[in-house]
Amino acid sequence: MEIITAVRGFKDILPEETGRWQFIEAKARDVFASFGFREIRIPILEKTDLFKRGIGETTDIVEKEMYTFLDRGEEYLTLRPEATASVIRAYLEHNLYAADPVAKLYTIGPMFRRERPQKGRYRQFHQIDVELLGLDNPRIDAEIILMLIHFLKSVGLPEPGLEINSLGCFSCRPSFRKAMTDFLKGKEDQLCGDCQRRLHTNPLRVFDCKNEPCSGIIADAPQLPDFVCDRCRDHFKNVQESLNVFGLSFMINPRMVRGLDYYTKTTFEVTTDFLGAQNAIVGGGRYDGLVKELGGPDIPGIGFAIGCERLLAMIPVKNESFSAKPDLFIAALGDESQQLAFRLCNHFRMSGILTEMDYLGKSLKSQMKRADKFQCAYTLILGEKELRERKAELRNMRQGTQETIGLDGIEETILKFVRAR
RNA sequence: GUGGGUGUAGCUCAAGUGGUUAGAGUGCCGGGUUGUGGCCCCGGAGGUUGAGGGUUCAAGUCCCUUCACUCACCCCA
Repeated sequence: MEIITAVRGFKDILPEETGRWQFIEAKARDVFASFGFREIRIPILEKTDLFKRGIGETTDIVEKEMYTFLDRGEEYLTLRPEATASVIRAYLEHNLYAADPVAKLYTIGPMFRRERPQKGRYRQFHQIDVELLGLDNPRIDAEIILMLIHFLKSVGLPEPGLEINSLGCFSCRPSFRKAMTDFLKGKEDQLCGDCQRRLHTNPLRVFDCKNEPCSGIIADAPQLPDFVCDRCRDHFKNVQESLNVFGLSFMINPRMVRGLDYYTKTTFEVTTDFLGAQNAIVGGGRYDGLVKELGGPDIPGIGFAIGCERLLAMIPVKNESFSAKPDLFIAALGDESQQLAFRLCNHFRMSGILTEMDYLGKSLKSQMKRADKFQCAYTLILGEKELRERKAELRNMRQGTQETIGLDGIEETILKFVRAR
């Protein structure tokens, strides 16, 4: 009989890795709470239209990467490819803006995109997602970036490389778009195949092309920052000044274009050189028109998403620092001793002492080996001989010393030893 | 969706131009100590060589198909 394997691009996170996951998740909750963010938990399945409207009909994500199915022949549902649209949907559905004009939210969970898997890219992957609704002050842009960098450093990412850009707003972006299409007019046939397609779907992306023919042509194309309106220019300048207040270093990347339609004004990425081609650990930006686009009031927003798999690939920590070692191993010989061991073992566990024992009736040597493998601090040896004398041996595994203790009040004795460590 | 690379024990890898019974390290189990871990020594279990077909006296090795993994393009976290 053949075993059934996991779906392509879907990964198991095994016990030896989950400690690291819990670590970054706990740090995120901790840091975000200090900045006044609260967790929101949202479904991973939404109506397909939510993503079509939120992310944009012509984006790659919506066009070819979504897991979409017809539910019982009634309506189209989609496994979420990102979290922002869902968070805003929940925000609108529950009128959160009525209770407080500002909402600071985060959520952690899996996303789904049907791409070809490669290093740092999976069909189910996890994001730590942060959204701030209701403020368009440029200081907020800087604040959210500050929080992000603070988080990344606190989980041990050595030098987060921050890149920022401004994509302009709905009033100034069209003028750049026009300048861009004018510039490319007559050059269409020199562009690569992908870019000829992009020309019609998303001309801004041509700008970001790394292929040889295009990058040469693009070299003296109009630059985005030269086209943004005065308000957007001021906003961007203000963001930079606010980042400087905290001494945050950043690079302005005028070519950074994001793949989701909803971004406006400030966008940012954290990238690394060590992840291969999928080098973005974090992507984010402002989306001042999105809430309205999704049927709500005209409320500005900004947010970012951290790729957990990519972040974890970058954090240089050993697994052992995340896995707890037992305080105590109970080695028992004989039925009567095993009965006592069973009682003590679970008693200690309920007192918060991480305790292990053997249930297979193995030799003492074999039980000792197991205690050693677990790197237990102490081993309690309960033999038939000891039991008759109402005694037991308590061995300090690190030092290799052991002493005889009485069975009466043994719980207290051991708690004292283990806690004194 | 398109291209390249790789599939041998749980894991990491060996097996000159095809040639006996596919090996090693590590891990696992046991013994050396009839009741004491680590270091050392000895033994054991564990493989349809990803799958299917073909060439050949003979295939882990060559050919075809297929699947999986992987890297890159595209795109993105």
